[in-house]
Amino acid sequence: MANIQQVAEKAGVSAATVSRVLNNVSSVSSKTRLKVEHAIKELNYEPSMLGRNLRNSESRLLLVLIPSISNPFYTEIIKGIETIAIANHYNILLCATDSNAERDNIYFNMVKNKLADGIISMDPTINRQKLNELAEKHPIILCSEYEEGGSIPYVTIDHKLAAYHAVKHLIKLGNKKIALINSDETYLYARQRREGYERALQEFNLPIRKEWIYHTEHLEFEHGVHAMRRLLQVNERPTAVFAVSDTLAIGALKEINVNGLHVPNDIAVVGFDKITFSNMTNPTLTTVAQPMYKMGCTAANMLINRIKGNQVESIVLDHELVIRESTMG
Amino acid sequence: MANIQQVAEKAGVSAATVSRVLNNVSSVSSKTRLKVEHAIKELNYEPSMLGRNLRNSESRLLLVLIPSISNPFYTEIIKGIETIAIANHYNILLCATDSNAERDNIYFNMVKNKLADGIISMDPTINRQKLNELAEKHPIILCSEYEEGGSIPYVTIDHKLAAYHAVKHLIKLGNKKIALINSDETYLYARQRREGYERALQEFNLPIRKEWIYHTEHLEFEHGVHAMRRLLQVNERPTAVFAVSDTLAIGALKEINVNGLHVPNDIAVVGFDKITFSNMTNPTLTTVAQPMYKMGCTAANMLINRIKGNQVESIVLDHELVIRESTMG
DNA sequence: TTGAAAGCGCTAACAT
DNA sequence: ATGTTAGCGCTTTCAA
Repeated sequence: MANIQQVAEKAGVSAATVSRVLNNVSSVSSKTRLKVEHAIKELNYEPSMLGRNLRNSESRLLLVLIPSISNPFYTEIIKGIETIAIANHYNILLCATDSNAERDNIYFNMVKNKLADGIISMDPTINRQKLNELAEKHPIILCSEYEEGGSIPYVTIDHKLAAYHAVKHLIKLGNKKIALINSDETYLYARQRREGYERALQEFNLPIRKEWIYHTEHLEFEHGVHAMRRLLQVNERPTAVFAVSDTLAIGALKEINVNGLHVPNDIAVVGFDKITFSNMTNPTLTTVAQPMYKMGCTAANMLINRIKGNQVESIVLDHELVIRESTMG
Repeated sequence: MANIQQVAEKAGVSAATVSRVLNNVSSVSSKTRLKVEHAIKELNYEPSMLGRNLRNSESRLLLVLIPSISNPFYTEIIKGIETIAIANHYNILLCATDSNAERDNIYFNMVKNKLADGIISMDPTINRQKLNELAEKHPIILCSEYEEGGSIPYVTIDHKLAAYHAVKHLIKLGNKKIALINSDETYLYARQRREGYERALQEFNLPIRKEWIYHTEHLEFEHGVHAMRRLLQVNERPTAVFAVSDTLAIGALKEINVNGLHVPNDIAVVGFDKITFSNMTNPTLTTVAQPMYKMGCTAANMLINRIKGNQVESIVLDHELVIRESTMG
């Protein structure tokens, strides 16, 4: 693979001139430009990013941290990030941390090492303290997950309000016994969604009963099945369930079905996230949609701004309740 | 961020010695090593990959090309790739081409540019000619998708045999009218799976009827729904369906359900891929499992070998038929 | 065992 | 408008 020097020699100019042609910068006579372009073609030359990046001390690589690539929730967000990144001549490095602190370290080091210019983190299990330390010296944006009162800029939705809307929808349909399948409340979003659930119940003077609130350790399907199994054993069976993730909701759907009950006639179900599979279920799932693509775009724009040295403000985006068969069969 | 020179000064040694300590190479007296290590800690020094990579003319980045991140089929493969990559001090750059030729170009250029050391491609829609050209000068491995008689090493399963096993399973259950929901036969795997389907039918003297073979343009759920709708309108309704992807099969499941028919009593269904959601459906889906994690590991090992300059051979891995409720309710 | 020096490929400041 | 020069941070000869 030819280098800039060889192109320069072939074109009979200096390396600096070749560089100027490559970067369309300042003054190059059209005659010289032609010579250089010809030499580039001739030698099949491609500039080395390695040299360029070292010189400019940037990598034009953005790190995107997700807990696991198997979670479909992140798909659209990533598309958004990617679109904005590529438009700004950045590439993204998708990193599944699998909630593994060692992995985190590898990726943090990439930033310190100049192998990446910044981070968008969507991992709620990430080491907060290390992230905060890193954020003092390097551009970092939180997406979807964030820290209350933290100093790292974030983009998110109003989880409390979104949960409130979901539960209010169930109430409006006449449900009075509404269960909550929540995840681990060490996560901020889980706490906020419970608050929204409770706010809706209180507003309509409905009881908040402990037996109707179930916490799962993880968001996988099986945990939804298990949660629903328990809820069906409660003395006064709930007539509706709000699950804080679609995968949990789909698990609940399955378990209700297995028990010979009908959704939504016996039990209505609402999920959260509007993952692709949420309209492949039978019945299709009512769910809360986060503007994922937009969230990704926003996060990427914020990060790129940060890299440029600008100050950026956190942003809260709107959500949307998508009503489908699992509540309005 | 400190550089190697500053560490050297602080430790009272040369940059060369610091480099030796960093790379655990050749001879450094333990006394000097201690001094250097102390200085590194003191300055919070992290070596710049940019400098190192330029010098070594490698990036230790592996490109992984997939058609779209939203396809759950790739999840486990990627995990396998990632595991092997990290163990060998490589990072992976996950690239969704969205079957967009411009994207392909960006990624091809990264390799030419030395921003990546090699490519694992899982994109069946990729530009074959350009890929072949690139493969002459750079390490490339095909994973799952490959080219018959091509020169690029690949890892895959025997699609024909796998389809044969799936259909034979349906036949053994007593089905005589077996439909095929296939994807676009421009893809090699689609042609091979049809061949397997036909081989099984022939072996048991069952008719291969055109009306029972439906081709979809894409693999999404909706296309499965549509395909099944058509198959249900055929005069002699099939009693079993083999779909070449789980998403298509799940679509078929849904449509059968909507028409008040029962799976598997009225129609048995087999999918392909064993995606996570294939056991969240109702009934759970019988499907062909590819050893995805292993496939990813294998591909990564092959690529790394290639980068080292070794010759590598293509590999065909075993598949497995996972029997669930959609055929054995 | 260690240091000096060269150079990976590129760009930017300065000079002409 | 173009060339010269220096240097980004690192590793690797070669010499001591």
